[in-house]
Amino acid sequence: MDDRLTEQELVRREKAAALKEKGIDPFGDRFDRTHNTETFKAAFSRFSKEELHDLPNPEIVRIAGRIMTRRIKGKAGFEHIQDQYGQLQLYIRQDVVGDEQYELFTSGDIGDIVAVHGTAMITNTGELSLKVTNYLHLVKALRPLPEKFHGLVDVEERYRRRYLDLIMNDKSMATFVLRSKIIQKLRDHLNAKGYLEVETPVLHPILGGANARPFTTHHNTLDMPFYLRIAPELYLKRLLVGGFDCVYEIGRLFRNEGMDTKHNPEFTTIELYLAYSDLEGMMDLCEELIAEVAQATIGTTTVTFEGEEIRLARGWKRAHMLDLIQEKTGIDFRKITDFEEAKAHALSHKLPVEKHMTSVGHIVNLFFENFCEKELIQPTFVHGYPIEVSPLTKKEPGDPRFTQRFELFIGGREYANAYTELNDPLDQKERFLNQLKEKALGNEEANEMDADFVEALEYGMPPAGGIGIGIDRLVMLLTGNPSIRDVLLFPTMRQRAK
RNA sequence: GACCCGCUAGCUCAGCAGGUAGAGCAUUUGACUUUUAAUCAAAGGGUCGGGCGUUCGAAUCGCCCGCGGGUCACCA
Repeated sequence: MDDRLTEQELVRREKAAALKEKGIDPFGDRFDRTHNTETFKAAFSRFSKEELHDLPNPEIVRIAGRIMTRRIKGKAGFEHIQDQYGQLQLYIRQDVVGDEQYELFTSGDIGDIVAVHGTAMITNTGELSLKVTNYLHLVKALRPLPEKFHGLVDVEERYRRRYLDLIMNDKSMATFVLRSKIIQKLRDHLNAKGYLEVETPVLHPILGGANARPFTTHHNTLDMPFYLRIAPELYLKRLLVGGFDCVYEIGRLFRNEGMDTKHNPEFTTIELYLAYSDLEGMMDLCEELIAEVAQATIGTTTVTFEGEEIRLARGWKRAHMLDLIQEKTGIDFRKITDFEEAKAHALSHKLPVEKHMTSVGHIVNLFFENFCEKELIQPTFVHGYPIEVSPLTKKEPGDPRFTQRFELFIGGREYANAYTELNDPLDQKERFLNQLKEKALGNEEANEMDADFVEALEYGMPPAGGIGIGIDRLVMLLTGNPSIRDVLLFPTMRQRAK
């Protein structure tokens, strides 16, 4: 802690001490409000200035909030207080509240939290305000707020001290309120369809469910290592074996990868499974879910993101990966079965072929990621993923080189990943063995063998569709924020030097 | 991890052919009973991100370090 106080901090500490001497707790207690700034405006904005002035029995309302601006003009003054919903102007007159309370008003500071009683009024400039009859101090702010006009601009400070960002930038507050509502609507929608929300372990003894580098930790009593989960998939599927019909989990995943405007080491997804469904079922559910959440939260299914108008209304494009690659490069991978031929195409397109890429499917995936993803602006389900990169997905019935998997792309970014779930334990075991081979060849993101999961499948998992949707990215899209850090309340930051 | 940019008062920013550090808001004091980026008058407030170097002299030039942002790479 910095123990050198600025002049302003000293003054505020002295003011706190002075309050205490008067018998007022500088960090006060409960105050029962009748209104917040929003309900106050809803209740009184229908009246004219004259009507409010002439009300025979004006309602005494009780409101609390943080002082954001002050204009003291001798024996009367104004200030705006703010709560989560907005601001409200207070009009305080010495001849109404009395000398003691007027002194509380004039000696208060921007940033303090106050509580008032009063009646609605409209000022000469037409602003619905509160004429204060009782002015109470609630909480002293020992530090000054950022400047009122520009607010808090410094990006680092906005992330490290998000509370100041929320106080000063109403756009930031709006983003996080919307984030909560988006998640709430996801829940509402699924709950209404009969899905059950479940919680599965965050500490995983075995790496699986996705391809990613993990965080590792250690449990002292068990004296064993754990991974922070990179995906909840294998646990949720065990629940399908157990008889759950449709489940979902909203929660944090952890991946020890790079950070940028689209990636944070911890991020939030919703993952859900529906027994007796398949990939088609997941496509229908996905577009229904996102279109309806958009409509319910931002009131439209058309959004502008990074200069592109994106239409989320249902009826999204569905495309086979091989067709997209052929469109962009002219190469028809349906006809290529020889790895060396595929590799030669990759090299002539300057694609980096890594050691663990040992079959055509790896090259197909490489082509798709490098030439197709960025072009998919309108919502597009891309299906036909190679089996090599889809170790948990059921094969295409007609062509075992590919799987019943899709990813959803919007604005050139992945938003969701879905499968017809692999429920054949013998096939699953083989896939795990292939993953182990890749791991041996240097693919750090390969799955580990999860024998316990295979055993669960041996008891029989119903045919099922499953999907995971990146919630942070969905929030970015619906709130128009191009950086993931602007939709995370407390984005991961390096510890600041003392 | 690489490259580019930034870091000056509580906040927002000037100052950078090197010559004792500035403004606005905020703070303090005074005036003001419908103001709203209130106004008017006066005052206080800084190890210029940290360190080393060049120099008679560094916020300014050089090197190293820290933190952040952007782009790229890996990934969702």
